[in-house]
Amino acid sequence: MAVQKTAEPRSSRTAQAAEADEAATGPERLMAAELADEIEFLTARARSVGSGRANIALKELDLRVRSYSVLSLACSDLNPSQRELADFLSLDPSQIVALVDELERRGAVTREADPRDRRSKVIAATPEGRQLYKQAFALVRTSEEHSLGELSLEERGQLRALLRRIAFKSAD
Amino acid sequence: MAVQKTAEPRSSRTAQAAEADEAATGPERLMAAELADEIEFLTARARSVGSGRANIALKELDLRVRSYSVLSLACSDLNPSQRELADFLSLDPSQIVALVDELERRGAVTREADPRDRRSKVIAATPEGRQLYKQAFALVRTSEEHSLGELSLEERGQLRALLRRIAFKSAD
DNA sequence: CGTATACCATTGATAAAGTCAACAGATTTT
DNA sequence: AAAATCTGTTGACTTTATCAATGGTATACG
Repeated sequence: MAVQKTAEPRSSRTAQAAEADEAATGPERLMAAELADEIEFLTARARSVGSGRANIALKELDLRVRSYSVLSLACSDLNPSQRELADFLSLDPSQIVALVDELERRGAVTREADPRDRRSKVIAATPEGRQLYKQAFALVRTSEEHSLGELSLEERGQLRALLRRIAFKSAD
Repeated sequence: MAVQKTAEPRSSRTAQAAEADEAATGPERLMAAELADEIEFLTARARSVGSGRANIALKELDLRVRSYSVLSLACSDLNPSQRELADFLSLDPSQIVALVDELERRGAVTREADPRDRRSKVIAATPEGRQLYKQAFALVRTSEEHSLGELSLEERGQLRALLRRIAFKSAD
């Protein structure tokens, strides 16, 4: 269950030597290991390759998956507060501060005082932010398509439903 | 698609105020957002809560998910090299060095020279390492059970199969 | 053969992400 | 109104991630 790396592994796989020796040294010989059956390991690896690809794709907009997520929620017309963003994205509030700082500096989002609770600040997207999100979404879309390419629409629906249940378990 | 945090969010959710105002301020109000439908976001969040819990559980053995993963593969009798570990776990080779260093220092694994290729080193578990893995596996098991609790065995099978396909796409 | 090229483990530098404690201002509780 | 709690923020500090460079091996190939 490790799998944290977020960028593309620079694997090469030139070596087809030592393959006819006694065990097929395939690229993923270790899939036979017990670990490869653990759902949480597979989840970790899936997200690693996925967000790795997405980060590369987003680089041309000078965004990362994290800032994209914040921007996306800011564009959602749900008027999220920073605390809500932190909870939803499983990030520390202080990390949200940095992310919003940068998006705000770029003119993509604004911090607006919440009339109901002057402690909290709701994050809203500017027109420029929405325009940026549009482009970013397209890139992420393509990247995701690349990652999920083999899955049918139905399978994607299944996967989404299953993941939602483990990603948003109410109390525990 | 952010969701990197690996430890337990210290959420509180006392506030049931402002709920009868105009929008139900539920814990996960933002699930209505577009982002919440993205499989890669859900994957990221699922792994975040999962590995967060697992890390807490493993703390009593002074292990983390990363070192557990290495230990697990070392116990697999597949004699993985460090390079294979890096590829499989999506970690940089230099990170593997550090992980193996620590496990070796604890006497859980050993680096053995590969007779076929003296560049690479095969990681093998010691008896103590296997003993440690046994305990760790039990902890991870419980933790995972906690995370996947709502899913039936059949659903877990589906999820595993789907994840495997996106986690191990051959070439791209 | 011998030399160029690629590979593995390792080190070290640097950037990014995660964790935690503390604080000011605002709100809720009692 | 005092105590307790919450929100965003800052700052310190640890862990991960990324990347370049190196010494010892191995492979390719002329």
